[in-house]
Amino acid sequence: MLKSDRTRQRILDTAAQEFRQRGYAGTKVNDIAFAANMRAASIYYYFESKDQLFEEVLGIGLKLVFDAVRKAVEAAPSQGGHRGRLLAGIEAHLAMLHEYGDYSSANIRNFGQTPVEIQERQMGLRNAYGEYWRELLMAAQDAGAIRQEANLSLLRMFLFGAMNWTLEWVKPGKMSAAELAQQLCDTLFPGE
Amino acid sequence: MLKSDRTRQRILDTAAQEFRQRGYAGTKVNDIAFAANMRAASIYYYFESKDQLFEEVLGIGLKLVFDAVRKAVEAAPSQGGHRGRLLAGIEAHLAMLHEYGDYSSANIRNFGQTPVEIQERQMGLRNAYGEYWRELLMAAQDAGAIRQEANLSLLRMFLFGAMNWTLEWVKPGKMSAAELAQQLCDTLFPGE
DNA sequence: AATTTTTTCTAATGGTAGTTAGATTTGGGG
DNA sequence: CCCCAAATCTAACTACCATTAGAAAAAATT
Repeated sequence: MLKSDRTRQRILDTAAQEFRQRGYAGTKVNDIAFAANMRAASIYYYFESKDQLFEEVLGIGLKLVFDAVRKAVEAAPSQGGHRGRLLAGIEAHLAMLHEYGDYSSANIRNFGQTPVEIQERQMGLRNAYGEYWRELLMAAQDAGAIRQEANLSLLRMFLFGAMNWTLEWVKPGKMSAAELAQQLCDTLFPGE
Repeated sequence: MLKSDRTRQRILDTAAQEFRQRGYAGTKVNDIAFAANMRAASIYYYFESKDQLFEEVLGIGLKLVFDAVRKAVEAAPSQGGHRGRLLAGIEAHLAMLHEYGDYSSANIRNFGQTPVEIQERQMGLRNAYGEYWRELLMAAQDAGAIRQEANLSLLRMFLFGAMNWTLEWVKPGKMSAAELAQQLCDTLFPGE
């Protein structure tokens, strides 16, 4: 890996961390630079602007969580059935927020107050992610793992809410993503 | 109501709206002043600082939602039982976020990235609010409206997540707080 | 070792932002 | 109508912020 690639990655990593903690507007380029052991002006050697850096962090965050969920669901043991697949997806989503870097959590925490033009450029992937979960839930409902009368559109959003809000209250190290996922699954999909 | 009280109220109302939309760091004093039809410097006739204005908005938001939930629960018809009380509380919480001004939603959206000293000063009331819900859920569980094996601490946080995250996806006017509450209650407390 | 390229820095630009001081305008009271 | 108090404004202060241009340092190449 070239030195410039390593430096770029370091800037992205520290930017993700700062954006997750302080928010887009609350994070100054100087904050990122300081955490990355360089001067603010150096950031512009690698990134066009603060907006571009931010957009890249959000994009990576969304891609990472989508990839992780897909892989986990595909790898779920078949004897776990649809509920097992749901559990795997929930656990992967939570792990990406709490255990694997700051990109996905920075995305979740910041998207609501992101400049509209940046939001628009990631609606495609966001919608695809939502669609992925919709299909997961539909298959589970068809298989009887979710009550027939449940409104899946709302259930999906309530699920996102319950998962994403964990960023606001789960203390680092207190509960694993696996434990949280199990409990959330038991809460939303009691049965088995 | 004195003129100065009316003006102060107008500043608070517009500040709540701006803080809800743009976040604390993303909102400039000039944004608030512009929306309140005055100059930025005039704000300082009524408020010590931007921080003090922000803290007051958050405080009002927390108090309003707590008061609303308490009143709704107390007013819930007794034939609805514990589940009815839960439903009333959920509906009141959601109504405060979506239908009655911007204070509570500004609080919810901003608290995660609020200066620590401001956060600390409202932990007392926040904890009391959490405790109130804990008791509501315990009573419901004792009465059999919630499964005995459910972990109420986690259930309470998942409930907060599902409720609060509605700020990120519910379009204004699309669903009423009552409908959302009913669906959320059916999702988390199926039974009846 | 010298030269070239890459990376990082310094200094500066142009503008923004929170806040203060005093002036001005508006409103209320006598 | 005059005077005073309250409310709002203008101008300025002090500091901050994103970004650029060119210099300097570091690294790579010849």
